[in-house]
Amino acid sequence: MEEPKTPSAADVTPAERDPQTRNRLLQSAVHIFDRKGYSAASVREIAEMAGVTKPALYYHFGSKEGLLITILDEAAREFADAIAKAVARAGTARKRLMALCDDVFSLFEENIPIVRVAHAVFLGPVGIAPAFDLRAFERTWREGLQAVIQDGQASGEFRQVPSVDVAYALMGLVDSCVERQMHPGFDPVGRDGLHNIVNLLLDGVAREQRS
Amino acid sequence: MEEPKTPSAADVTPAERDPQTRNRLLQSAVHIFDRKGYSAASVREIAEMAGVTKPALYYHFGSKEGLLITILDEAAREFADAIAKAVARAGTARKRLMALCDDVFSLFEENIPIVRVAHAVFLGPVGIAPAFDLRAFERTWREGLQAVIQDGQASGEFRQVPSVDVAYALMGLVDSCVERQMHPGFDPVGRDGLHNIVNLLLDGVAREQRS
DNA sequence: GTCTATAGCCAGATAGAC
DNA sequence: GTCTATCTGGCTATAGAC
Repeated sequence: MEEPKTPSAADVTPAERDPQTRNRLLQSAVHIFDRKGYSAASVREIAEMAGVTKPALYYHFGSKEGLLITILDEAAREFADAIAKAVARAGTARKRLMALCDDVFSLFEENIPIVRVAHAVFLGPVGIAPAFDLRAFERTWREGLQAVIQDGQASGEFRQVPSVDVAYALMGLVDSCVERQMHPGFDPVGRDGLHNIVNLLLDGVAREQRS
Repeated sequence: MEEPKTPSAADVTPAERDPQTRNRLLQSAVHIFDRKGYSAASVREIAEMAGVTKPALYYHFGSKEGLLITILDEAAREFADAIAKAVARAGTARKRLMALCDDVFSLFEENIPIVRVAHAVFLGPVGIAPAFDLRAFERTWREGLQAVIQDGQASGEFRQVPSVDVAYALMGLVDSCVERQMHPGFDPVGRDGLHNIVNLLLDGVAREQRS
């Protein structure tokens, strides 16, 4: 529903001249939610960091919770897309599995603040989480892993163990590496550490496989 | 510094008659910190649930943060003790490793609310965590695992891989099972699931060990 | 769409009686 | 040790001008 006349710098509205107000608010909010936690973060501080005032925030997002949900929702969608793409790869099942773990690790590593916010919300009070679906992302990831695992079993590369167990194990391993990367108190294991640990799961620790 | 006279019901002070005020406050606080998160929890609500008033809380703990630190501190000590005990076991390295993971899983499972509070604080804002040391617990656990792993390597039961990698992997696996148990949104894997997954790490997924 | 100004509420913490 | 009563301040959210 745009006006048909040729646009010129003189007659665009302020909103069109600065469509970044919304984005700046989102960025500031992620940063402050991350550092102080959702409840302890104040909308005053978020608006201040974005260089606007509180009513601008309420105009765009309706409430503090609306702001959080917008952040989580957009992130969940982007992550699910990224994982769906990461599943399609060529090579041996082992290589594909490693690449998938690697991609997810990178995805998290490049988005640490928002991952921390999502994590905190998911572990936190129950009132907010239902409004958005982190499990969709979890399902995408698990199904991607299982697909590759089952390919490896069909080709005889992997043993015939329940693929869901392997998927859970890998998710746990990647998650724990990400958590070490995210939190300053831990010694990070990094991508190499993840590599070693995933290989460990594939090759096993015991000298001889049991039964 | 106790008085030498024989104690009788008549001359104990109110504090000695009801030493439970402090404990009730601790219990209520864990419950409310868990459900609402530390910041969103109010001292009014905690005191109310404990059946006392706010000044009683401030008398015992000095501040809301003091209350949280007391909770985390006592929990960290108890957990470290429990893990230290769980390390000493008999049997094959495999059995001992499994038993250790099992014990830690049970320890967490039986203390879900406080584990969630500790987890949230540790992943949450940076301002509070330094006052107490969750890493001491982490170190105890890792060293316990490594001790058993190295025993298994010395006896030839395990392959010669870096024990710290195996320890990190096991910690990640147990943690992820605990998280699934803790949070309502996940399908819990339970103790059997943990068993399967740990065995998977020991035996490996690949049909043939690489290189 | 963005502002100034303010309403209305509830938080953490304390004074002082008992 | 525990209470009643209260202080002080920041919080979310909105009204209304521009």
